Amino acid sequence: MEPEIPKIYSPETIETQWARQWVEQKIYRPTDDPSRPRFALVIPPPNITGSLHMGHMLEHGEIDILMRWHRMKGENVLWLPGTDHASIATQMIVERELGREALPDLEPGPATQRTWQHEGQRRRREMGPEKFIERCWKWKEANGGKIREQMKRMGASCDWTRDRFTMDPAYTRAVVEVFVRLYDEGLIYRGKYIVNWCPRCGTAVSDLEVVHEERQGKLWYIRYPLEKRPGHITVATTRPETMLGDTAVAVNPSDARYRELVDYRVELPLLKRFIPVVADDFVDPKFGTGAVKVTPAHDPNDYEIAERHQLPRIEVIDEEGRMTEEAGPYRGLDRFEARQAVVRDLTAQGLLEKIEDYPLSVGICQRCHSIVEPRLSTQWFMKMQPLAEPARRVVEEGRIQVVPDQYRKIYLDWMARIHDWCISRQLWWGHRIPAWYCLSCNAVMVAKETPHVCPKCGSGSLRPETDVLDTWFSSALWPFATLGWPEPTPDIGNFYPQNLMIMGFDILFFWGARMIMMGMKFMGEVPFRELYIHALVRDAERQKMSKTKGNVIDPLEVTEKYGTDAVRFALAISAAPGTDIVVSPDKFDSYRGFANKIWNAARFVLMNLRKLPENVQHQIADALKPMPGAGFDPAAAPEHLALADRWIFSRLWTITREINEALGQYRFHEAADKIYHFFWHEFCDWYLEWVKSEITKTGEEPAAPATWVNLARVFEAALHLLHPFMPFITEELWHELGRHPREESISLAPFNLVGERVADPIAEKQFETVQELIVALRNAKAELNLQKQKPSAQVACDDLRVLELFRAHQDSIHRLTGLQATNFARGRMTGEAAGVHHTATFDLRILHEEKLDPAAERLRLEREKEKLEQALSQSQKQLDNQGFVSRAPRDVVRGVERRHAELTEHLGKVAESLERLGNE
RNA sequence: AGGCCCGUAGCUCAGUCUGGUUAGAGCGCUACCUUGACACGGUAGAGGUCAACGGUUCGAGUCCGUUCGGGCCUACCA
Repeated sequence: MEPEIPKIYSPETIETQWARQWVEQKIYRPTDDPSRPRFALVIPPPNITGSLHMGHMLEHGEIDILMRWHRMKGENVLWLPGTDHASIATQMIVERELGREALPDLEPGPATQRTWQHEGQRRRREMGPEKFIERCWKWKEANGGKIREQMKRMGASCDWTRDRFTMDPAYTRAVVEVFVRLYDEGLIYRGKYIVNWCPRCGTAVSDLEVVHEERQGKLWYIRYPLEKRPGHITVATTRPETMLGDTAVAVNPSDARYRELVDYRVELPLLKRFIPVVADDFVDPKFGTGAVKVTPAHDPNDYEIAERHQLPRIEVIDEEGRMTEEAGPYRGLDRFEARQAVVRDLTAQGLLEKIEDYPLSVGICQRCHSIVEPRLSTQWFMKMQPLAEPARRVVEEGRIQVVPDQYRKIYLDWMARIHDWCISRQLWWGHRIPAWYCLSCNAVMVAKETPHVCPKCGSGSLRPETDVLDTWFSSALWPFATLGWPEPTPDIGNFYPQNLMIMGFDILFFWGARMIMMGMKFMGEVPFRELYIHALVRDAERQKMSKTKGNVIDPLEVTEKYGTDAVRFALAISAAPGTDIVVSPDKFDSYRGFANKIWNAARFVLMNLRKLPENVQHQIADALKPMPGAGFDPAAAPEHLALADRWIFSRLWTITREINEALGQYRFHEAADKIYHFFWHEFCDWYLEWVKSEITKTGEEPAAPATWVNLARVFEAALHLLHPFMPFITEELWHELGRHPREESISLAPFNLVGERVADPIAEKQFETVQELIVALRNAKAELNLQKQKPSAQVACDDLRVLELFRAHQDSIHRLTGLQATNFARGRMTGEAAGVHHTATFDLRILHEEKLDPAAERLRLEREKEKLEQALSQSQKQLDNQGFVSRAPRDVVRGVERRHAELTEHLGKVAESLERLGNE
């Protein structure tokens, strides 16, 4: 901070400086101290294709809050960072870039994106795998570190010396190891099955990569003529073009309408093939016509029917979504053109019975939004049941805690219904599947090292597999592969399992579930003990943020504008578990205001501190310096504590406890709210205002050092509590306030600075009573419109101890209310009733020139009386209720009784005043 | 088709798990205060049948059920 402290906090310079220093000094490496409990978390690795978005900002913000909190609690903390190669996403981006280089003059836009993609795909095939993969690496070097740099700027307290990438050589060894072991155990197999095929991407994708979308479709009713006899069976279909691959018509065996046709044949229109009618339980007699066309090569259900009835499988759609030779006259047509042609021809032949509107859910490729084609294809699969069972059990038994709890059930449901996972992709960028094929005997070899001869026939001509693995295969190993597995590294012993994993719900099955499976399989232990599912970030219209919708708030832009601390705080205070987060510039702005508030509180303290004689400043610094790790205990030196000190320490103690509790349960919003409220509305509004006159005293009679020490202690403690949420401003002010050397960091200091014996309910109660008086006086003054003046007042109170309390603090009361003098009297307020205000404990009146309108006064008191009567009748009702008195907990009953007594007292006074007013 | 979540102030949301005195916050609004930390501020206010109905309970925003409205996820019925 410069000698001239600016009035308005500007984060830019401060944030960039500290961000750089934290990384350079490597202060976020875990220690070697074995006595400390450790807290480890590996980052959900962002894709190298990405740049930071609000979701990352929230995720990293939440993680960082927890990491800093645990570190400050003295734990040995590891936050391991890294990135994911994102096989399919990266390949698409690099293709698009190739396309853009080839066609640089197009206007950017969605259509152009598609053109570039298409052109890029073509150019990729021209280049061949080797050159293309080289290109991907280049792209990774240039862009893959973007998020890392952004994270550093955001102050993420990662151990950057342990940064990992899913295609690091060591990581790749882990991937191969896992693949080979699973294959050897029969948990990975290769086979020809129906898979989700994206004709645009040219690869198989897993069930999870297919998103379902409701679309308005049609149900076409098609007549299949019976063989050698008149009549027909009508089938209903949403995809008429697939009829070209039909190999049967299926009906339910119990369906009387069709019973006699089972095992007969029908003629497949257009192709004039004859296909059998089979009976299968799968068919629902109530749907459509009760007869289903069976297309084994292009529908997973039909595939199963075909298995049961040994039907042939005819592929009529190829890998690019075009009709094959088998489609006869339709060969070469795109699948949707073929649909139109088929419908047209059926209509012409009078075989189309009717068309109905029918809403259907279509499978869309998660990456490119093309309609996915179920297609028969030879792929690699992972058997899920044996792997899923232990992974399901550890969650069910609570060895992994899922937070919030609602996600536990969703996880368990999903795990119970899990299907085998198609892990091979017809892509080039990724981990190549470690398999080879013998060209002479077709044997399949899976091995860690490249084989040179076929073990079966001894042939030396082997062809390596070209498919790569689904990205999520390698991510599933993240919790242990990042620690050096399969080598027996010390990190594995130290940091597996991790304490916590944080992720969004959207990747719970893609990633979370699979990490648990692989962890159990290869480490024999859960990968993490808790799994916290964070919220989704939405915009002001509750829309999910996405680039295609164009509603993204760029974190870099807003952090530049409002400061990282403000954005982090805004996200944290909005992050109630299990609910989505709506962000808007307004929110960031208001927490920028909070940063500014903190800044100005510090400015106030520092400006006055520096006016003190050097020796006093040193005295204060010395009192603060040996800040004991165990916490400061004001009860040890009560003689130095005024009422306000005791109150603020007690409050500090309370919120420290509450924040610890909230963070322990991932209730970020609660923790943030507590510190916000404490700092602004208790520390600034009351405590600073209270001690203001003391510490602004200059010249011969400066404030007692004790006042300063207490103030500095509370401020420092508040900075510590704030630090996990707002790392930058707290680091800066901590150095200024405590004169800490530059190389030290608040992030390595204790979180909790108050000791155990600080809760002081008596002080809290007394201070609250004084606050009550101050608010009442301000209120009365405001009602009379006397804000600009400094009138005097009268206060009357029955309770001698309260009265003494008021008298003892009358200077502060005057300053905080803007009153000149107050007459404090024992008893009740007598005499003229106009302008008298009552509470249960005291009466007050502002002295002023103007004559009050008795009618208005009566109205005021009558309204008050009415409110009191209402409240009183309610408490009366409760106390009259035998059930309540006998069954409610004693302190609740006592509370109502106390309130009832207060109301009675208050009401009595108001009624009395009203009466006197009537007599005037 | 099944499951989950949400409905609280003009707006955005806490509070519901664990029922208990007077339901909170931010933004916005009104009045006053340009007071030597901060006008990105302060003080004092206005604003709520807690979606509706029923139940459990001495007591329900909170627990249970039903309905209405909104959102999301999972699913192989052509």
